[in-house]
This record gives sequence, C-alpha cells and structure tokens, in this order.
Amino acid sequence: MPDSYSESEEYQIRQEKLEKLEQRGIDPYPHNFNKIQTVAEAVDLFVDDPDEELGETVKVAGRIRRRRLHGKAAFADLVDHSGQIQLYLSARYLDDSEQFDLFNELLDIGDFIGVQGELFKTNEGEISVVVRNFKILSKGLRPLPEKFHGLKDTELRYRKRYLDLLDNPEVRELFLQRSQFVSGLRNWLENRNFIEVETPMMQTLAGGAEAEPFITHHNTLDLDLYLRIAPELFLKRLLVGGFEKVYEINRNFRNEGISTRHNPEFTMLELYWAYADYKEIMVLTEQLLSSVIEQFNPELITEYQENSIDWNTPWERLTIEQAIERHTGIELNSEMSVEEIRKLAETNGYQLEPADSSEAQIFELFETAVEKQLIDPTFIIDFPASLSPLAKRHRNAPERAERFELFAGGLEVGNAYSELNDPREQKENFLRQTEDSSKIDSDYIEALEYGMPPAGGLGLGIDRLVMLLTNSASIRDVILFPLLQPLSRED
RNA sequence: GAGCCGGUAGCUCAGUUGGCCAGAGCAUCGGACUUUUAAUCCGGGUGUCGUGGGUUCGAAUCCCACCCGGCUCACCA
Repeated sequence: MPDSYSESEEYQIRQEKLEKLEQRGIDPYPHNFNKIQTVAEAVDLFVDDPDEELGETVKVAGRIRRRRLHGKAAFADLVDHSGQIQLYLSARYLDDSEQFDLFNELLDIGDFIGVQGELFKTNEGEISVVVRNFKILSKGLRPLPEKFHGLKDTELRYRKRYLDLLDNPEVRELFLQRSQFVSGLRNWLENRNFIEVETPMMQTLAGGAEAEPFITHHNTLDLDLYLRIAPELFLKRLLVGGFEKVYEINRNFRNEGISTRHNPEFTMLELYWAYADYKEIMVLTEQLLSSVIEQFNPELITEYQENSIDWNTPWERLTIEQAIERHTGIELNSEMSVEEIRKLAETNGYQLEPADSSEAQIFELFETAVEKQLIDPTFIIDFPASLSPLAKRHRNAPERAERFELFAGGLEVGNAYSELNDPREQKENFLRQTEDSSKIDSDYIEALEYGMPPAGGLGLGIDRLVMLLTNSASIRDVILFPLLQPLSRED
C-alpha cells in the first residue's frame, strides 16, 4: 500500500499549521518539559472541596487524543502512559488569552502538549484541569487511527505496531504482561543463584539444534558467520569454565518457515544446572513456570482458545508411547519396524511419511497425532537417543535419551536433557549428523575433554509461553515487530 | 512451496446478475456554540477501488499475472 497520505490535503494542512507555529516563534519540537505528575497522579490529587472552585495546581504532559471545541471553550482528553485526564480551556482562565486560538486553530489530535493548571470537577463530574498555560511538545503530521473502532487491519497492526499500541489497550496490556513474565522468570532464577550470561549470536558454526541458520558476513575478517540457532554449546562451555547455574534469555534465529507458531527470530530461555539431571530439571520447570504464572493467575488456570490449561503441579509425565496410546489408542512395542508402525498408524487414520528408523517413525506419529491434544502441561519423556545427539543416554535404556519436551496448549514449549558430557560419545553423535568432519564443533568436544560436570539443561520458548498466557492464537501477536515482507523492494 | 480467504478515503467499513453514483461513520476543512465527553448543529469530500495487463460500448465488479496480509497444510524434531 503506497503512502498516498503524504500527498493529501490533510497532510498539507498540518504542514501549514507547523509553519504557522514557527512563524509565531513557537518551537513545535522543543527539547523537554518538566512535568510534575503523571496524568494518573494528577487525577489522584483531586480533593472534593465544596468551598473551593479550583484545587491543586498540576503540571502534566501527554498526547491529545480527543477534542471537543465549543467556540469560546474547549475540552480535550490528554493521555500519557498512566491514564487520561480532561483539559478545559477558556480564554478566561488562560494566562495568555491568545493561547486559546492557538489551541483551536493550530493543534490537532495526536499532538503532544504539556499543561499547567488547577484541578476541578466539571458539571458532569469529571476531574479535569483548567489550563492556565500549555506548551506544544511535539506536532503530529499524520492523523491517528479512528478513536472508536481503533486499528483493526492485521497488516497495519504488525507493520505499525506503535499505532496498534496507541489504539488498542489490550495490545498494550499484552506486551506489558510479556515484559512482566520475562522479568518474573529472571527474578525466580536470580533468587536461586542462577546468573544471566550472554553468549555469541554470531557463530562460525551454527550448533545446538537442527535448523537452517541465517548467514551473515564480517567484512574485515572476510568471514561468513551464522546467526545462532541456539546458545546451548556456549552455555555448556561455561559449565566447563566453572559456573554451575547459568541462564540466557535472548533471541535465536532459524531460517525456516513462518507460521502462527514460528517467527524467524524468537526468544528462548536456556538454563544449565551443574550436578542436576533431567528429573531435577523437570521439577525446576514445574516450579519456575507455576510460580511465575501464579503471579498472573492465582488459580493457575489459563484460557487458551477453546481450552483451559491447568498449570497446577505436578504435571503429567508420559513416554512417547504412553502418550500415543493415551491419545490415539495405538499400542506400540519396541520390536516394530518402520513399516509396521506406519501401517498401524494408517489403519488408525494417520498418514505418515516413511522415517529413517522406528524411533523416528514413532516420533512422527506422536507429532501428527498427539501434540495438539496435550493441553495441560505434559512432560513427554525418554526420547529416542538417535534423535537427541546432545543428551545423555538413559541410565536404564541405552536406546533412549534422558530428555523431555514440555507441551501445553498443544504447543511444544520446552526441551531438556541430562546433558551429554562424555566427549567421546558427543564426537560420535556429531559425526553421525554430518559426513564432513570440518563441520563439527571440535572446539566444543575439546571443551568437554577438559571435563564438564554432569548437568541438566532446559530450553523454554518464551514467545509460545506468552501466547498461552495471553490467549494469543499467533506468535505474531506476542512479538512487537514480527517479520513481514517489505512493502516495496525499492525502499 | 500449495490451497482457501482478503486488500475500496487517514481509520472502521458498505458496495458484483458488469451501466445512477465510487459511498457511510469517524477524522479532516469552513461556519455556529462558554461545562463537553463517541459533544451537537449546518455545509464541504479528500480516492491509483493493492499493482499491471486483458475481455467489454462500458470494469471496484469478469479473466490472467503479480504484490502484500490472514488462515490451513507442507517445511521446521
């Protein structure tokens, strides 16, 4: 959609208003304003005293969102981050009566102003400021979206999130909640002596997950680099380095499809805890999430789409086979071949692509048939070792890994293992993934050779958890600026 | 990548058996108004109907291609 507004009459009129302000010696974009209260604080200052017409003097700043002009009087709604307050203007009260015409003729909805005046209550009972003087703080050249219906167009909401935030209070509330959720996670971890660290986003090898990386280039070094797909291998190097409890909350980048559950850049919490195993990580995960979610939902029950999610602990723990049997009725046993599993799935109504191994086939059946049905938080445990190259083998079942994934609301939201710290096995697993031994992270193997303590690790998908907490159907609704195609490649 | 749905004024939206309309509300502009609050009243219409072709006497409407978005699927453990 081309920007035709910049050629519109309205835009020209606003430009002219701007010029007129400057002709009168008024800076439409001054450097500061020393407000004394927020709008909400000003409203709170009001005291109903029948003996006094006017109350406390206040000095507030904000954006004009609505105006009601009445000839020789004017009302306006001034909005800041804390709330809204009505302004009343009349030449009778203004220190400089000429400011009245200025307000009527040269200001618009959307402009920022700072005002000073006294509190009073109108006949209609609304706490208001009778304005003694005001200062233009920023002149708007474009009209804000309509006051009543707000901004609905999905594309505009994502492209111009600032308008979405201005116009849709629930969107603003959602991102406040996201912020509080992340800070709740940090507080919980800090209280347990986890330390937050930052590891490279630009890596010479994109390890720690199976995903297509973004490639970038360092000019001076003439070096291709990958944006990280996971911080895992660096965080575990820190365990080698002697830290025992570390975490990182930051972006990962995966060069893959975009969907309601996938954004190319997304936020992960990864944590590593020396001397713990995946069972202890399970308990930690329950405690961490239930404790932070409780701050938003004391009942620990959140509504998500048609379902409600019960976050009360303990959470169910099922092996993949148990989960498949529970949710599809299909009984599997470890002897079955790829073909047998596929046939069995098909007779139960699930079409599967042939996989490389029985384990992989079972996992695929799980993904197509079971995942969406895992509404209450559920740990799916003991993944096939062949699909878990960074995890330790199960202590009682060598074909299994000590690994779980956490599902809730039908979404995969977490992944964890007892971390593999045997350098020989790690090297074998790497080599199994690629024929090209130069592509394996031999520096990581070397680090393990110095000795990494046994440890449990966890990854949580923050965006998806926020989706669940805010009942958002799309990951784009919980990311302030989701990736979209540019409108024009020429820009 | 495939399928389906959508794109009309700054915003929210009407408008297809192809032709009387290119429209409404808000915003905006002109006027009236000294306590309004979705202010009210009177008067203006601001447009590449996503883009480009085509069919037709005539296209917002039908056809083709493309762009952008949404959903579903695929991909992504």
